[in-house]
Amino acid sequence: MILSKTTEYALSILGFMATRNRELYPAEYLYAQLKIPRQYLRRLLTDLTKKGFIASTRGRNGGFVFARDLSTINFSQVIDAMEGPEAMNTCLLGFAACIADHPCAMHDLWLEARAKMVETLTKTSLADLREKYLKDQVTNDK
Amino acid sequence: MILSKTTEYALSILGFMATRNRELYPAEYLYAQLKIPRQYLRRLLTDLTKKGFIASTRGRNGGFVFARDLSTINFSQVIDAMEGPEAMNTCLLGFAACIADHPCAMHDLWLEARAKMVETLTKTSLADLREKYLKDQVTNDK
DNA sequence: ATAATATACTACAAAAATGTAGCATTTTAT
DNA sequence: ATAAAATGCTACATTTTTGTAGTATATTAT
Repeated sequence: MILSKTTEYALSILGFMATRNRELYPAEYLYAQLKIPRQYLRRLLTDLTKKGFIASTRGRNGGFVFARDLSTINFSQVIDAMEGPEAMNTCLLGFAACIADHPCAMHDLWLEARAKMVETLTKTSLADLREKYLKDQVTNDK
Repeated sequence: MILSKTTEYALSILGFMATRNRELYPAEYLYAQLKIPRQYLRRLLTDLTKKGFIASTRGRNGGFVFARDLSTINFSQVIDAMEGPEAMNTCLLGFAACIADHPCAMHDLWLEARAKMVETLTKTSLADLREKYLKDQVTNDK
């Protein structure tokens, strides 16, 4: 499972915005591009605004823009914001077998495996994503 | 999020059974030990039986035993069986930004990060878990 | 001013995951 | 034979996640 649909949506939205060249992204435009259910998308955009990743302007010519530099937003931050910071921190074997006894045997291995994934997600910013995307595009168009 | 509660339960059950010295594990005993909701636990045990990890015997003196050698059951197999084989294989940025265009820029990084985790989960069997558990126990008791 | 085009909010609906209850069936000790 | 102790099964209940509808509010072009 790894990520909830909601978190995937959030990453999809931010990832899309980060790799295009618009200033402003109205919800309706994102809907047309991403096909995330319309009202759900709007709610997520409001959430992402409240969480400080993007900023909104209302009224005609309104829409969403990034609230801070792409280089300051990494994937772990987005995941933590959407799923809660504890989501990536539970023991693989759960409570019982782990806590009841002594730290579960799998704990170390699991921590290590997960740590590597989290590290990659932490060190990669939306700016990195954009850079990679643009480079790939040049290569493909050639 | 990473794993559903159901999958955590399954790993908890099998991990617990793998690290103790009983032959036979009746549901009621596992309930007492693991505190997984009683009826849900029973259902999971039936599922795990149908999926071939454990075998059941009914009637008095019945219960559950491993259906195959501990060394032939790894964590990936259990996760795949519980969540479906595709669960660990979706693109981080989801469909739209990824497929609509060209393979999404994040894809490679994501694949790599996840692959490491899956590798660890694949190469670790319940026999490894048991071994580690027993070793830790000796150390702790000293 | 007003209409058009945005986001914000609230309440509800549907689907999926998790949890519960109760009875049926099987086996074995007595 | 019968009671006890176990799994198997089905149907329902609750909770969480995901999705929908409609109205309120803000901004700007005309």
